[in-house]
Amino acid sequence: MEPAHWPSEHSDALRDYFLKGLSYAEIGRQINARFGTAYTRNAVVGRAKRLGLIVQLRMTSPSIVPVLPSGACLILPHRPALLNLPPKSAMKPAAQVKLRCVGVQPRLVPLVELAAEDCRYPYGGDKDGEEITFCGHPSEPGSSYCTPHARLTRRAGAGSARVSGPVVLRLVSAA
DNA sequence: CCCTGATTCGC
DNA sequence: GCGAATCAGG
Repeated sequence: MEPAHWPSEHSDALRDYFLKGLSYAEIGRQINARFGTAYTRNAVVGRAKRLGLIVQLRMTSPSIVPVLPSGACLILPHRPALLNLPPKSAMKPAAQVKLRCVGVQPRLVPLVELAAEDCRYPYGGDKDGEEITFCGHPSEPGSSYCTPHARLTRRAGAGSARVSGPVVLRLVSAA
């Protein structure tokens, strides 16, 4: 691999998503989908930390607290506006998982024709201003996605190690 | 069971 | 510096 370091684009995307409040796993999926990379959430969190985005509270010894000696620090001169980061785990939506191959034939239903029970897995969203269409397959009850897409959003590689299992090939004696 | 965040450790 | 492995919590 040529770049052992993250391209600025990736880091920028990472920052954007991070500041946007997406979870690490989602950030990873977003970046992977957009750039065709394969970052894991570990990679994302690791990069984010090294990048300086993650601010960890330093738990110092209970006795020696670096806090100001006297109670001088009571009045805050000014409130640093609200550059606020909403608590990371406070939000969840807005995270559309990009698409990749899933082995299904999307009906590519336009938004206007999308039924309530149709799978809302977006197609064409990562391209350009092209109309976004959707998978349109019957989605599972309680989910916005059909079975294959719902699974795709969770774990891509899970199916890899899924070879041995319930399905056992039966050898049929050929005449 | 699934998911997530966060740290550690080897490369 | 990178990311997988690992730990820990929901």
